[in-house]
Amino acid sequence: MLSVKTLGGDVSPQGLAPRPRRQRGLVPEIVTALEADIREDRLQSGQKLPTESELMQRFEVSRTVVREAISRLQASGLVETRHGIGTFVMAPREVQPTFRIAPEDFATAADVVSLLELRISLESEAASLAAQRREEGHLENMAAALAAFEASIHADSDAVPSDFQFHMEVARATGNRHFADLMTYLGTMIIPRTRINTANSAPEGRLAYLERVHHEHESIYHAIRDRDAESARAAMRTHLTNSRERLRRSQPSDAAANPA
Amino acid sequence: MLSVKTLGGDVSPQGLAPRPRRQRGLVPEIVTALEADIREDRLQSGQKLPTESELMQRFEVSRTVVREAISRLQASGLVETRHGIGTFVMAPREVQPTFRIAPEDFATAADVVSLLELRISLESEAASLAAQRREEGHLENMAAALAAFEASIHADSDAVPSDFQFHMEVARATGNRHFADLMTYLGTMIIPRTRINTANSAPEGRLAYLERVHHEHESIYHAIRDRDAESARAAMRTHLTNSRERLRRSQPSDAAANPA
DNA sequence: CTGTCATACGTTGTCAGACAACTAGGCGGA
DNA sequence: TCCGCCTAGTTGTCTGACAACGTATGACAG
Repeated sequence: MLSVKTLGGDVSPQGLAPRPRRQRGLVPEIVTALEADIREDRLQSGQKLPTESELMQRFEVSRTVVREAISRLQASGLVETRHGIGTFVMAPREVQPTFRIAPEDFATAADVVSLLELRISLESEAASLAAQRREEGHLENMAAALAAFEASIHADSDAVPSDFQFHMEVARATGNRHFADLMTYLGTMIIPRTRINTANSAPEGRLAYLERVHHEHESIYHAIRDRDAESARAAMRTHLTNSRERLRRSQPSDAAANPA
Repeated sequence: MLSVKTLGGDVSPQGLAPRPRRQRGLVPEIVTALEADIREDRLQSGQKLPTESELMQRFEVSRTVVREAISRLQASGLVETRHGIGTFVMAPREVQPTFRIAPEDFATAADVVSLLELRISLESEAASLAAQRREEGHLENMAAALAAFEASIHADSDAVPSDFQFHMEVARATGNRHFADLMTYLGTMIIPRTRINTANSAPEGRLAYLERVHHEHESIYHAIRDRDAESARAAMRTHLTNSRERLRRSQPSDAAANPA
């Protein structure tokens, strides 16, 4: 009765010398142990892991702890429990690879240039496809985004959202989900940060800069409206290349110094 | 003693009329409820959620269930428990958005065409950049991939890996991590599936088809080697467009019917 | 001997109560 | 005023019990 109970305590009554480490509690230990068993294939996929009673004996803990540990493995998706049967190792849920851009990739101006190159690649093609496939609805949305952008220029409010919205609409007009998906992703990553750069790094002054951007947007819009694929591609490339060059000029050759 | 105990049972003794649904057990219900509380800001970030005793009363369950529910919220990273203090809502860990392509997106030939359009967009630009920036090491790797591809043509073995390796090396030669990252991702998604299509859908026969692909690869390689950006871009576009057209011909106009 | 059905058993799900371990805050003494 | 102790509140773990669920074993009928 009093044997194992003080496992987490300081002294065990008759020199039982329980497990040395009692750092984070008992549950995490068992979770770690079982995770290792699974990862290192001592418990293979589909296999039934020991019953709760067996685990109690093996780890010398109460059923409470065992159950809590298993509960966490369930939450992690590593195992699945079936009432009255047992707990089973799940198929190592297909490592769903994803494409991610780490926040660190915005540290230097050179990083942002890299991303702009990616956007040039994507969006110039997207503009071309959009010119071939756009429907009326797309055009209307683009026009709305352009209007909102122009409004926020003179209202001195934030122009980034409508800017992004325009690019987003071009991606949607391709009719190809993947372009829109990638843009959505890039947008969520980029938008929160651009807000700083654009305002500062424009040597020509905010107003002139935004008006030029607006003009470039209109060129893209007109080409798409006229179903002129090559012009649309060229206009989008020009638009983004301008941004890239502005960035390059603003911080010529640091990059390696990691100024941020 | 017998009041709530048969909550999961069939009949409650004296018409207690317990919660009607007993679908998934009690724990998931509480987890769901608390998740909703957090997501809808009834429990704000950093705030302490009710003690286990209070939750027992609120949900009319035992402490076991409450603890198990909280345990899962911990595993999900939604809350953090501090011994002796309480459980607190964690800062909504910055939703790390990712770009993903669902496996369902390979169902129809039209889906694969969509992906090829994305590749055209990416890789034609990548080829152009690679031509401008490639170093000797890149060229060597590309040459190696080409040799491996040619070898597997005549050995009648699987040519897909060296095919992908060539494209991958072009992406690396851009010097822009993001191109390589995206290609890596696309590769892991596409490769396992293409193995089927390529062999079948080639009307000209396997050998002729692979040799043509090899020839196209060589064109790309030569342009990159000669630092001819525009030729590289065009060669890559031709290469991928050919694949796309082959696919389109193989299944002309279904797509909308969603045949899968 | 074989097929079908009911019961027993093992396993997980939930309940209840108790004590240990930890932290914060109050209270008293220096 | 400041330091230290002590207490109350909360989470962590233990114990024992019963309910719910599925499987497997055994009995019984053919």
